[in-house]
Amino acid sequence: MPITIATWNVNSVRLRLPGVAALAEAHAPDVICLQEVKVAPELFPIEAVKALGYPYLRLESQKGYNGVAILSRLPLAPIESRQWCTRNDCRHIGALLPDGTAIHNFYVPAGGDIPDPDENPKFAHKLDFLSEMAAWSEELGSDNRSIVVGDLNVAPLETDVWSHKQLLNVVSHTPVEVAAFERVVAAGSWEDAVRAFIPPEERLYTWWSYRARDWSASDRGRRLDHIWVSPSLRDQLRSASVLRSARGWEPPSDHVPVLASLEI
DNA sequence: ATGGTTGTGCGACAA
Repeated sequence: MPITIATWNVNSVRLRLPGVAALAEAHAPDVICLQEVKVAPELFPIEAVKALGYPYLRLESQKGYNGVAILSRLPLAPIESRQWCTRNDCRHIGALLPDGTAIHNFYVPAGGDIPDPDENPKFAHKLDFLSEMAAWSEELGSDNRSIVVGDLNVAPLETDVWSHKQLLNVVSHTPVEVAAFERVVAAGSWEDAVRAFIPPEERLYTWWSYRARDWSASDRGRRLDHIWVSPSLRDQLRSASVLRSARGWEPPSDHVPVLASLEI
């Protein structure tokens, strides 16, 4: 059965409902994973997403900050949430598809402005979170079918940022973060579903700052949003894409949806 | 170097 999975940091699900509808209409993903839903769980627009054709929901959210959700056309079985960095800050949610494939949706801490864990506790939290993801990936093992998606807040490749040199000391592309990110990838033998179709030589971004006068003209983007699959799903991948045009939707998120299709 | 914008929710704080 072919299945399409989308991941999108919406920066408020309530403001981005028209965008979620546009995504559903244009690409008909079977599963939509959202980050930064920024809403108290009781205020999540459940009926609106049901009306878009997504009757199954897994939600881990709180008022104001963070929050992740999985919307699905297919039934979802819950995967027990665990604690990350001894906090309950709604950065991960998991679900099982009917065939047993696990989907894990992450919102990795952004890390603040100063790329020094001693000076900046937010950066320390980000590195700790990535370390825990590596340990978790190891525990998960590689003989099950798993998919990791989300806003991982790291742009690992030189072509994942508009200027490798100018971003070497900017949080999201520092060598220490990229190394931590690569340890997660190695621990789970994760396959980068997007780079499997869009060659690493090609520049590719999923986020453009709100602060640019003209995001498209300056095009100073970063690839912060990712879809990974376990080795057992590598040969099942069929396509992947980044919905750059969504950055122009009104009102825009600063992130755009990333999609992957596979045969499960 | 600095400042630029958006979101939550109504004051900062996070990104």
